[in-house]
Amino acid sequence: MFYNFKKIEKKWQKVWDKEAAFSARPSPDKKKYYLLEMFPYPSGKIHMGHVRNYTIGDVAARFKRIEGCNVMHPMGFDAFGQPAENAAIKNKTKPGAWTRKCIQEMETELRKMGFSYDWKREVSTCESGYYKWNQWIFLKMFERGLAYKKASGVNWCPSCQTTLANEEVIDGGCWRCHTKVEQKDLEQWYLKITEYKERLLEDLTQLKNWPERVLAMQANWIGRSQGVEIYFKLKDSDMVIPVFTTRPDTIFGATYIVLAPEHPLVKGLIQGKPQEKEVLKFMDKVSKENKLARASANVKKEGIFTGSFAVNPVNNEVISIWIADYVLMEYGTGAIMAVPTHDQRDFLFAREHGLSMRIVIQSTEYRVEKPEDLTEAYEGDGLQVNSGQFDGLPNQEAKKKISRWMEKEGMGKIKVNWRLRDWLISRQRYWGTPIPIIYCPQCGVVPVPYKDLPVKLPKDAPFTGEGGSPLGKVKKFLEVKCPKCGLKARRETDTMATFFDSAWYFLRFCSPKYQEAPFDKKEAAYWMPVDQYIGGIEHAILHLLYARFFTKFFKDLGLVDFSEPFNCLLTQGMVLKDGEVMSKSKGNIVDPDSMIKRFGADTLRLFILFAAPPGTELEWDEWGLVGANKFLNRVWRVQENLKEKAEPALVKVLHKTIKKVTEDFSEFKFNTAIASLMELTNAIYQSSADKEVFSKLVIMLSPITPHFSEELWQALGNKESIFKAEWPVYDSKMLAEETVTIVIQVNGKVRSKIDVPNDIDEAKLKELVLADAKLAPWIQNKPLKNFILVPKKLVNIVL
RNA sequence: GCGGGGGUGGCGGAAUGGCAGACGCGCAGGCCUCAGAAGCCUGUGUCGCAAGACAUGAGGGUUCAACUCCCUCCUCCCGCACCA
Repeated sequence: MFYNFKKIEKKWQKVWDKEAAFSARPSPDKKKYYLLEMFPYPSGKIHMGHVRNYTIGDVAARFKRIEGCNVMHPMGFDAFGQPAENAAIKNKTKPGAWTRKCIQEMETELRKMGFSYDWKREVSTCESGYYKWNQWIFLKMFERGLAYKKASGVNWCPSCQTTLANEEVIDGGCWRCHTKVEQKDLEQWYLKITEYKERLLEDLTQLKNWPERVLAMQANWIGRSQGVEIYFKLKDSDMVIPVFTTRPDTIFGATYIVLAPEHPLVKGLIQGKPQEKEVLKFMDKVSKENKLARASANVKKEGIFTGSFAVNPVNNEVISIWIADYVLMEYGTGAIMAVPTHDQRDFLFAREHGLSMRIVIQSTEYRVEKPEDLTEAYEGDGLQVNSGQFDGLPNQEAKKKISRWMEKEGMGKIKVNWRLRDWLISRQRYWGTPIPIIYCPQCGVVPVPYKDLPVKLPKDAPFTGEGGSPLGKVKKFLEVKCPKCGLKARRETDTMATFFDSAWYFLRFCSPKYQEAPFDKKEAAYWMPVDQYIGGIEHAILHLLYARFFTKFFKDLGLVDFSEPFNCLLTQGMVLKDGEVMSKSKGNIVDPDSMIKRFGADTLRLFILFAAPPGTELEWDEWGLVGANKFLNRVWRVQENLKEKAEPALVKVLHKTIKKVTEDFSEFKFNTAIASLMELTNAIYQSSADKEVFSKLVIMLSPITPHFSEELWQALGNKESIFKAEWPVYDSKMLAEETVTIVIQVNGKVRSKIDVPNDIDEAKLKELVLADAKLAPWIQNKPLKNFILVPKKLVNIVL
């Protein structure tokens, strides 16, 4: 007998839909539980990654619901973005029409998986009812100086014809199309995320239930480093060059200074010097170099002497000033003090150019007398030498003392440097939220008044893929009266990066139709923060950092009273096939829809949870799917053979299973939960289940295989949905065994096992163990040295 | 280089100081069957006829007892990276 998954799945999906079975509203007497999975970009088809992500989430949602929580489990679409525009160019359609069609198709596929979403809360970021609030948030930020426009060198993707945030540049390429990113000088809109850098870093410690690696990646990205900004005066002028260092303990070993080629002081330094021409040539050469090539480590460090000299403030030594490509303008002050003996980069550069070196830190393990004896820089800890009054101190201690001393003497300033840059959000594309700004010849940059929101995207824009943003070609959109003075003005034609949209969608789900603000404060106060967030590791930096930033901003606006949006985070592993990530380009995609057709959604859900724990990679295995299906059919057949009363031994197994499954579900250990449900099923096959045992098995399966379980539940004579049933509770009395098996080891090796009464006392047990005939050859007549007893488990006889 | 996570049968994986390999896939054998890519049952780490020995990337240590804790090393994956 096979169960008819096609019929069953369709039937229950219809019922749940009709009854809006999973819609959630605040309730005072139940514990709220907000479960969220990262919403998808509506490409039109779901892939296995979605299936895995949403299955994990759905099982958790259904489990929490049946455990008695008030669960909110919404779904929506991250619907703005470039693919829609590319499709429009290619297929001569409109991005809006294309996107809405994709959303519909995708929704159909999600419904086929039986996910228990509250579809009444569905949001789509491309609808003006949503992006109006993007504009509202932008204006609030603009008012507070957190959204600003500036001209600077930006990352430019020549293929997508748009700018990219730092976070969107992966290995020097565009995150979307992998095209090599170029540098371009443009005036662009930024969000001042750096204003929140301290809080973004500090609050990471609050996130106890986030994976270690995500926390590490975020901390790394924010990149706080503590050090000193040291002022180097020029030898023959009052000009000062500030440098940043995290190693003030090595200042006495600084034997030259290096500036980035783009450093603004360079021109003044070389003016009139014999080196001027050469240096200019070098600067020109470096500026033409690809940033990626320049950044790739271990390339030869090229540089040139400027002809100028500076003075080391701690010892008044006159040192030469260089420029070199290994110093970056973007970090610190764009200038460094070089300590070749204690920094490998400086060491290589100094050797290349014959610059002098001085050892200022001696390892306590070995001594190097002369810098010429060094084969590489010594970057470890040790004792200060050649460092004036600091000689003999451990360098870590000297670091603090020198910092304070320099600050007191006015030679420098203790400073913290950050890696995090402001977030570039403007995109020269059509399919995104219009930035609500007007440029007036008289008033300058004028924000669109709140009452005029939303600034709607014009429906008909030309999509050619050439000649800049399509919005710039729509007169009706472009030409506008200045809201301040009424003069003819021009709208901003850039749109917002889509990461803006997803930085707060979890709040919109709390009140998706709310008209007064991005979200209803009261609803958000009830549902937020998200109790469990689930999504891919690829969002570890971008999306999660932006969402944290927005939440803190909302807190500052007084809209929420928490500062972190996601309490627990689960990053699910990738789905692989033949050891490689499933991807279109590799041609190793398995289409979920075809699997649903062959095996049913329940089988697919079961397999994907059973094959690996949620956090690790999952190797696709069609045989595994067959096995999952086999198991369900095995459970299905149990109903044909129910007894009046189950054997006590089976009831015991049931209670053990309840305990294990309940614990495993709470910890997202679905693979082992399923294993124990399989064991219970095997035990049923060894004897026979009664209605009670079988009902409980079916309930425990219901979060994983909802349609299948609902059908069996009904067949058992229940009128109400299985999701209104009660989660089984185990009886700890049932777990207690009358006899236990004691493993007997001799010198740590298992030699025998005996069954003894559960409540046996120690002396009696010892007597029984030592009388065990099987042990005789091992014990012989050797004296007993030790007798280790682990109650109810094991003894170890040490001879 | 820095940071994070791994390495266990033919395969996915289980066990976080106490019987290594639960559960499943695959494979082998049996039963049932006109038939089986169905179902049910049994077996399945390696060597060995067996007793037993060996076995969780390698080596060392702590312990009565180590996949689990500590040290050294190898190796794979991911993130950041000339960040001063």
